[in-house]
Amino acid sequence: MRLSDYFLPTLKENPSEAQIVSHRLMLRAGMVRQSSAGIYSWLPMGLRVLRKVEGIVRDEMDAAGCQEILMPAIQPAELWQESGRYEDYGKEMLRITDRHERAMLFGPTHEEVVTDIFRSSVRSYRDLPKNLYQIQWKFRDEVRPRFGVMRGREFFMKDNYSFDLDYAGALRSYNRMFVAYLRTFARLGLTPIPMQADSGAIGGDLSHEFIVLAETGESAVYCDRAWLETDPLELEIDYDADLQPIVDRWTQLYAATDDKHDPATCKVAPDRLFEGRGIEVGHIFYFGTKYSASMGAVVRDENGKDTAVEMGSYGIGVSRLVGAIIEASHDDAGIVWPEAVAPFRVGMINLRSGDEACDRACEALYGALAQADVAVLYDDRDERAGVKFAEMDLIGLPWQIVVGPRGVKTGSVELKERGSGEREELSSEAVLARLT
RNA sequence: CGGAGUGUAGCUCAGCCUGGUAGAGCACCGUCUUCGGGAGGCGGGGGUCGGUGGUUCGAAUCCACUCACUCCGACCA
Repeated sequence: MRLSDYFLPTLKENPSEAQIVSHRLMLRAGMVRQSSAGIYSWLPMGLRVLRKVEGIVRDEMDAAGCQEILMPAIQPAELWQESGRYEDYGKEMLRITDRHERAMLFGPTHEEVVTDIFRSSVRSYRDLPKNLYQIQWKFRDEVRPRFGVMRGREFFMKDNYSFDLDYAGALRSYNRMFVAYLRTFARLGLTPIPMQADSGAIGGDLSHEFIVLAETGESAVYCDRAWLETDPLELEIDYDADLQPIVDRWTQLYAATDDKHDPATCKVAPDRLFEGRGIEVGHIFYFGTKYSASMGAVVRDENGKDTAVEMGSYGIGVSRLVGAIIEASHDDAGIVWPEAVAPFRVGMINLRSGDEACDRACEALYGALAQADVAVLYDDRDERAGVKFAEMDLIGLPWQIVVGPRGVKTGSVELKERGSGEREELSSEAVLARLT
C-alpha cells in the first residue's frame, strides 16, 4: 500500500479527550475516530489490526472444536423475560421498540438467543457436546464509557457457549476454553494470567477471568513469578485429551487481583511474588442449568429422561484487545505492534521522494516485497524525513526500511526493527532475504 | 447513578476574572528556500466562541436552562 493513497489521518498532538496511552495512540495513529461516548468508527489502519486479532481468536476457537455462528444483534425481549434477566439487566441494556410496539433490545450478550437456538434444534444427548461461538458487535449502555475502545459501549466480542450432558462434560468444555484462551492471548504477544473470579450476574460457580499484563492496566495483579516464566504456546495441545492436568498446573499457581489479594494470607514467598498491573480481556463461566432450566433446553438422556443441559459461556473482548495490546506494547514514540497483529509487517520510507535513484530503489524493493506477499506500507509522500520517521514510529510497524540518497549511492538501505530500535545497513537483496 | 471539570479554527490552546468589532502555534492552500528524526520565509483561506433564553447601548466574557465530552467513584469483555 502506498501511503500517498492510504486513508491514514494521523495527529501530531494528543486529542484532549484521550487520557490513556492506547486511546491517544489509536487516535493519533489514525486507527479510530470517536462517534459518540464509547462508540467508535474503525479506520483502515485500526480495522486491519482488529481483523488480525479477530483472525487469531477465530483460529484458536476452531482449533478447540468450537463452531462459528452469527446471531442477531437485535433480540426480542421475550427471550430475556423467559430467562428472567429482562428486569435484572437494568439500564445497561439498550431497549428498542419496533414499529409494532414490540419490545426489542440490542444484545449485550447472547445466552438467551443461543439457548433458544439449541432447545429448538437438539433433542438427544447423542448430539452433545456442542460449543458454538460468534464474533460480533455487542452493545452495553455503560454508565461511564472510557479509555477509548477499552471500555466502549459498542464493542466487538467473541462469545461462545458450551452445551454438555453433565457436569463432567461441562468441565471438559470449560477446560478446553481455559487452555484455548491462554493460547489465544499468548499468540497475540501478550502475557495472560488467569484468575479465579466471581461469576457475577451471569451466575454459576466456576469462573476465571484472564488478565494480560500492561503497566498502565487498570487492575493491580499479584501472582507467582512462575506465571511469567510459562509459555502457553510451548505445549502441544490435544483438545480431545484430558486437559485437567494442564489446567491444574496453571491454576495452582497463585494469582489474584487487588480486591482478592491479602498480603497477610498470601502464601507466595515475597521474592517469588510478582506485583504488576493488567487488563481484563477474557472471562469464562460455568453456570450449569441456569438458562437451560429456565428456558427449557433439555435433551433426552440415555435413560429416556429429559434433562436440562449443562452450559458455560466464554467471552473475549476483541476490540478491547486492540487497546490492551497497545497498552502492553508501546514507547514514547508510539505503538510497537507484535508481528502477529501488525497492520503491515513493513513500513518503507523513501527519504527523498522525487529523487530518481531513491524512487527507483524503493519501487524495486516494494515490488519484490509485494511479490513475496509481505505486507508493506510504502511512504512515498513528498514529506520531510523527520515527518516520515515520526509517523512510521507512531504507527508501529515491526520493520522499517529506510531508503535515502546517502545509502542508495553505495547500494544500501537501512533496516530498523521498531521494537529494539536496532538498525542495520544492508543491500536491498539482503533486506528482502531477511523479510521473506 | 453520585462527585468534579471542560466546550473558542481540523488539532493543541490563549482571551472570560474586570463586557467594547475573534487570537496564537500546528495543520490546510499558493510560493520560495531547505531536505536522514514532526524545517524556515512571504502570501492566503478557515470560527453563528456547544445550544437556547435572559441582563445590557453592546455578551466568547455576566446570569439561567440545556446538550455534549472528559475525569474520580460503584459496575463490566
